[in-house]
This record gives sequence, structure tokens and C-alpha cells, in this order.
Amino acid sequence: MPKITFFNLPHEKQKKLVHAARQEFSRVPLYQASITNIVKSARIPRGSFYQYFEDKEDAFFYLLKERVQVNKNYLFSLIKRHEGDIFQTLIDFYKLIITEEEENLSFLRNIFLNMNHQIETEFERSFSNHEANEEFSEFSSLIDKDKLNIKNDEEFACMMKILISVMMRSVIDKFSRDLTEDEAMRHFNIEMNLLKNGLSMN
Amino acid sequence: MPKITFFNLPHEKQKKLVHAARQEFSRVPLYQASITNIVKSARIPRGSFYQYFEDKEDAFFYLLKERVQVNKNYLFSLIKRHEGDIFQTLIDFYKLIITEEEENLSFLRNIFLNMNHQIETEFERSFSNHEANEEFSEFSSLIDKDKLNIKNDEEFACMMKILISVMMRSVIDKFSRDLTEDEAMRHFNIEMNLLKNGLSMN
DNA sequence: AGCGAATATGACAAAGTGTCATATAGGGAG
DNA sequence: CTCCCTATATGACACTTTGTCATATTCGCT
Repeated sequence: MPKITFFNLPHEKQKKLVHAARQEFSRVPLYQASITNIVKSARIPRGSFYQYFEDKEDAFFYLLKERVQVNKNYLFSLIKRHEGDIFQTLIDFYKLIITEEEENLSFLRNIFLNMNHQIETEFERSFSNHEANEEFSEFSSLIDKDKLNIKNDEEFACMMKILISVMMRSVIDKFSRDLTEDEAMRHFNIEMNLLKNGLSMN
Repeated sequence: MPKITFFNLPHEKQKKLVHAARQEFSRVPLYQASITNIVKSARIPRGSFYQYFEDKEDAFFYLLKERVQVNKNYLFSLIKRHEGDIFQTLIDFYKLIITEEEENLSFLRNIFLNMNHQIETEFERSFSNHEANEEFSEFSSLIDKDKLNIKNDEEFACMMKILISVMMRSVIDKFSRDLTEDEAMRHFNIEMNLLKNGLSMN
């Protein structure tokens, strides 16, 4: 988390800094990003950066968390609109991510093409925050489980993991192979159908 | 790929270098690894490293490819032993990976916990190398497709992607949550069953 | 022995990171 | 208004790492 000093900053300066950071993380992935570039672009002295953030990672994950919060809001509205249908929700959610505007797209691209376990874990909070989460009822409680082929909570958890990882892999695929939106949607629909109906004959 | 100079090296020196590199990549993930450590540990001058490899990544992916070749051999023997049953093959393969000996385990751990798209792509070559691949018949030709719920090659490709990404995610889970082998196997079995039978009721 | 090509070597420039001593600003008490 | 304490700002600096390059050495061949 950013330090208190960051949150005490005048709103304008905060925005300038966030903008500079996002620009750098859109240019290159986290581990190639340079604090030097960020401070140059934000026109603040190098020492100041360390007043506000622990390090590069700190700034990156702050931006990522912001983004995840946006996702979370999307997701909640989608699952309600589709009356608990998790598959349709994911299809719409997938579409939303891959049709982001250009500005966010480079940022997302760098995130997904360099997604590792730590980043994925953060991203998964879109779906449910397993820690303190008083304000929202868990996402999972909005899912219509009657239509799902599961016997218990453990199976439900496994199913969600499967769905999330398949979706993420599809997003990564879209970015890495530079698929058009139509191609990407077609693939994802096939995948969701395979998942729904089962991979095995009988 | 390493440079020709590397392959011209006396076998002993090659081994010493590979050992030093593996040691460093077992200690920390790729992007934190230091060439300085590798050359110190291999007792070669810094300049020599650059005679043999382009950079850190080059050395890392060389080791990774070696590892992938081992996987590939495992996989071919497993799919034959299970007479084309891809699910049973994957279950055994998963077990093989997570029960690796200590020496390789730190290396694998660093690979999986920091797996990104590039590394994943390399890893997927365990299953089929979509480029030149004269010596082996494609892995996919050994799979018994009659038992699979697929209509065409495109669906088959999607299915394989699903299976591989779910398996990888399970390996990552095992490492990140430090699951025991038994817990990990139980989860993975549940996941494979869900995939086989379908996530949707009907 | 002699010569050209391949390889080895370590000093070095360049770039980046995080820290720290010092300077400055803010705000409450007297 | 002034004093003083705390919070913030600043950029020089020490340190680390990387990749290169001029120079030295070795190898293979005639």
C-alpha cells in the first residue's frame, strides 16, 4: 500500500503521479518499468517517490487494485443482470475486458502478458475478496447454483477456479496472438460451451 | 538459444555453468536472478558468460527447454500406457511434477510462481511443438478422441488449452499454498472430474 | 614456426535503485 | 509574530547490476 503521505497529497498531485505511473506501466511490464521514468514524467524529485510508495511494486499494485475495483463493480452488475447465470456473466465480462479503450489496453496488455501468481491473486479479488469484505455480499452468493453440476462447496470452489483460470488464459491468448475481438469471442464461447457440457463423451 | 561457443565448450565446463545457472534460478525467479552470481559460482569471468549466452533470459530458457524435453518424454510414455486416456494421463503427469525431488523442486517452484505467458508457451511444448517436429508424431495423435465430447479439430484444440491451463493453475496452487501432495491430488482429481462431466446441470 | 580465427578476460560506461543529510513548509502555543 | 516540533521535499550519493569492448590468449592449420 502507498504510504500515508501519498494520501495526504493534494488531489492534483496524486493524479499527476498516478498518471505518470500508469504511463510507465503501460509502456513496459512491471519488472522493466523504471522509477526514474515515472519521476521524470511526474516532475517530482526521486526522493519524493519513496515518500509516497515503498517501491515500484507498491505503485503497480496500487494501480492494479484500482482496476480490480472497477472489475468488481462490472461483475456485480452483470451477475445481477443475468440472474445468477455465471457462464453468461463471464462471457460478457470477457468481452468487457478485451474491448477496453486504447489507453487502458496497453496497461492491461502488460498485466496479462506478464501475469504471474501474485498478480493473478490480486486479479481474482474481482470475484471475491476472501478477507474482510463487509460492504459487499460475496459474489458467489449471487450465482444461481441450482443450474450447476456441483455437490458441495468444495466443488463449487474448484469450479470457480477453473472458470477464472480459463477466462484469464483466454484473455492472455487474445493479447499474445493479437486476435480480433470476434475471433477471441468465438474461441471463448466454444470454451465456455465445452466447460458447460463436459469434455468427456457419455 | 545459447551461442555456438557454448556448445563448443568441453563437457565439464558446460556442466559447471549449467549447474551454476540452475542454482541461481532455484534461488530466485528469473527477473531477480543475477548474472554476477552465476559467474561467481561457476568461476568464470563475466565476459565469458556473454560469449555463451545472449543474456539471463537466454540461459533460463535453455534450462527450461531441457526440462520441457524431460516432460515430453514422460508424457509420451504416459499417454501410451493409458491407451490414449488424456484425463488419466494428466492426473499422472500432475503427480509427477509435484512430487519432483528437492533439487528440481525449487527450480520448478520459481518457474511456476512466476510463470507468465512466455514461460507458459515454452512449457506447453511439452504437449506439442507446433513448429518443426519431425521426430515425434504429435502428442495429440496419441489421444483417444472417440471418448471426447468434441465435434472438430478446433474444439479439440480448445479442449487441450483448457486442460493445460487448468493443470498449470493447479500446480501453481500447490506451490503457492504449500499444499501437501495428497491435498493437491485430491483437488486435481475433483477438477478433472468436473471438467469431464461438465459444469452445467442437465 | 607462423598466422588468422575463435575464445577469454576484466575494466568500464551506463543505468537504475534506495537512502540520507539537509532544506523547507505547516501549524499550534505562547 | 515568533518559536518550535513535526511532516514533507529534495537531490546528491553509494551501491548494484548490466552489457560492451579493447586487449590478451589459445586453437587449428599450413
